[in-house]
Amino acid sequence: MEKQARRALVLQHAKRIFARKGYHRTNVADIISRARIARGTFYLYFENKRDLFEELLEQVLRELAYRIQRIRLGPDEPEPAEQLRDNLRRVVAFVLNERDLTSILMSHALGFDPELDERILSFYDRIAAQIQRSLDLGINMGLVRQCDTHTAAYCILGGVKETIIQLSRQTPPDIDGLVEEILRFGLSGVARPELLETLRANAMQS
Amino acid sequence: MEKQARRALVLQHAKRIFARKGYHRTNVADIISRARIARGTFYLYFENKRDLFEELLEQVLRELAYRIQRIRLGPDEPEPAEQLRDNLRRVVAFVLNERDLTSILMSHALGFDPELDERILSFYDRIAAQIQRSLDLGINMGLVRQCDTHTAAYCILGGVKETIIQLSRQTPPDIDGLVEEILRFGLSGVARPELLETLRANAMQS
Amino acid sequence: MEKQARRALVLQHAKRIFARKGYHRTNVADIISRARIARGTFYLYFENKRDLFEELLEQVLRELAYRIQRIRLGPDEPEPAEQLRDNLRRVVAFVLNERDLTSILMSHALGFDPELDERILSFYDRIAAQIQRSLDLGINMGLVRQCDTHTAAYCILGGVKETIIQLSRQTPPDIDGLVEEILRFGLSGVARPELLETLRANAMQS
Amino acid sequence: MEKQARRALVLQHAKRIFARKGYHRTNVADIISRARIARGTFYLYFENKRDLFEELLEQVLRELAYRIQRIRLGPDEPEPAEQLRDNLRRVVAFVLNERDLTSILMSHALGFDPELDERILSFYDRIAAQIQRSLDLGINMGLVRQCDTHTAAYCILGGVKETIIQLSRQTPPDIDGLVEEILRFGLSGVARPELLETLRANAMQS
DNA sequence: GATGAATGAGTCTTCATTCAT
DNA sequence: GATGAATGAAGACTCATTCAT
Repeated sequence: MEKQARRALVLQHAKRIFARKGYHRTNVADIISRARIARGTFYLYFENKRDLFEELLEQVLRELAYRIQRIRLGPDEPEPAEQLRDNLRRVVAFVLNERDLTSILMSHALGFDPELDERILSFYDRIAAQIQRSLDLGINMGLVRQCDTHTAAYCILGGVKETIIQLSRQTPPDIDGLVEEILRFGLSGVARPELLETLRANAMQS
Repeated sequence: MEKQARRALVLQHAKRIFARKGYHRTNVADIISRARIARGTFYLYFENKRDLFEELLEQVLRELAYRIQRIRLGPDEPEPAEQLRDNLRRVVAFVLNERDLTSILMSHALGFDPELDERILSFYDRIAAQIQRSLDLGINMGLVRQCDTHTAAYCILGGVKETIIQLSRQTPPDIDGLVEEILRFGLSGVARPELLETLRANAMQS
Repeated sequence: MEKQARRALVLQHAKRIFARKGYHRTNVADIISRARIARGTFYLYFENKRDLFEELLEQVLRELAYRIQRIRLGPDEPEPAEQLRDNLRRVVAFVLNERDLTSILMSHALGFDPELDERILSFYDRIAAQIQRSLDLGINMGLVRQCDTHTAAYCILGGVKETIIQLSRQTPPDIDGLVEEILRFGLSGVARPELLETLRANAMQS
Repeated sequence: MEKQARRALVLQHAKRIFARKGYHRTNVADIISRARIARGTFYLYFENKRDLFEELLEQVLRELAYRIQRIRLGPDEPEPAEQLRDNLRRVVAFVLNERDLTSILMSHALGFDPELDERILSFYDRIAAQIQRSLDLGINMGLVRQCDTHTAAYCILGGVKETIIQLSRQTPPDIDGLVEEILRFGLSGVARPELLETLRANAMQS
């Protein structure tokens, strides 16, 4: 497994450099000098520079997908809201632990080429679909209000993505508090509950 | 003004190509062949390739900023919620009209280099700050519930950004309906109002 | 036509270097330093190194084919043997004038890759077919003895090719004499005519 | 002798691959994967890639030289023409048995580098010299007509080489017949014997 | 102003060979 | 003897930018 270890080492270094400089401004020379391997050795472990980049991208997508679990119903399962909270906590923890991977996904992967774009967009689509299913379920259970769950799902996804971007810029002091705030925002929005009726009525008129 | 017209033409073509292929996969050759100008002429109008790209980026940021206006209070001003709705409508309309510019911002600008990244992030920061100010104002006016307006602002920003990404992929049939859904999501979240109390109580315990 | 002239210049230099060192031992660096052009300029005129090589190869094949004309019959045409002699003279003159091109064909082109091999072999096949047609014609006219014209054609081709190889190594003093000797060899072989009957009889028995 | 056997195995595989792809398009990786030996093992048996190639080349030259024997005179020896026939038969048989070796010599060896070129050309020179000696002898014995035996020797050599090239492309149905045709061509050329006088007379005039 | 030929630094990738195990 | 991971020199090609016309 010595081989795998060395390969992993190269991935570590490349991850860091890609995160800081992006794909195009990163040379193979940068990577091999950091990893202290010879040029040929690089191509022993990876087909080419792009291959290495893709592997890192796959890694983030896989790790994120793994941390976002669908809402499970059942007598022994935690409350849905609790499961949501756990998902969010796991994602936030991952982002804080793997800032470089996160940065690769959020800053450097989109717009790379049509193939990778497709992979990333369909990843987000899967997440959104999962959120939407949960919302639909919530409506059936009487937990979620009637709404366009498709739109709501992408709004939630967007909120989480934006939060991740901010997290990768700086660590907030109170992470649990942040998670609570996001959940509360998603659940009840920003309006004072008492006024919601009024607002809705106004919207009807316009 | 012949010169300005020709310059604008090049910008038009470049916009389209950058949107489709991104900065690095777009050659100066691509641009000049589309714009039907000579190689040297390109450098008569633009400092260099990056300069042209920056100009397009500035253009989107400027246009977007122009469409997002701060909430004004006063006897002759529309309701705050109405002003929000107008902002969102203007942004959505712009995105649909300028898909290429939007794509440049959303897919190809971030991760370009530290300087541009900074410009984009601070643009979003300004938007978020504006949202946050509006929320603070709302709290003072008794329209918005007590919450961490900083976090809420970024959630709202994220939701809008995600919506924009989805809009640039395909045009939805009912744009006004979409705007309403987003507003409603931001104002009242997804939970059934009747249950909010319960949820809040649970959250306190954990 | 300045452009064509410069291109031709590069071809000249490349021709010389390829002839001396072959394709693989010749770098683009060799060519551009001889031609005193920049690296990029090279790729302005040629797709790539191979492209340039192919062009030179096409050039030899074309020039040779042009110098080998089919035997024409008619009252105003020279004797067939005279036409043969003219073909051979033209080929020999070309080889002596274009030693480098000849060397490229004879020493460096075969075995390059399946595609070029095919082009060269089919060139020789066409020449052989032309010789064979002439021989068949000669039989009909009573000038050529009954024989397997296919085999004879390739023997003649081989003799000429070998002669070309030797010519490209060193110039013989008496070129016309050489041409005569080759013709005589092709026409009457090496055996003393008086003995041919005997030899043929012997062959029958074995 | 285990070592010699393994070495021979590598040579076998390399022969095949060199014949198909030539020296430059053949990697050491190709050879060792076919021969199922490790990379380092290759260099245990051969100095380097070129060394292996040279060895195969030497092999084909040696085998061919061995099959081309000089014309022996004497009461117990076969007729000279018979000895010629035997030489040709042996060469043809070898070529058909060792297509790969033949292909290496005919397609991939010339133009390799000055040293190998010299070795190959001097091999052919030796063959040509041997033919020329036989022709000179034949003139003395009254079997061969007066001619420039140097030129004739290279014509004969060329005819045989071309035949070999064609043989390596496809096996003809009647090999003995082919050998006879080549011999007859070399001995009596293509012209009808009755006309030779006339032709010669015409040539004198021009 | 407009042109486009020329430039050359920059980069990826290949592959024969070595050497520690 | 055998292995195969590691090496790094070598080489092809790209492309943003310049500048003489």
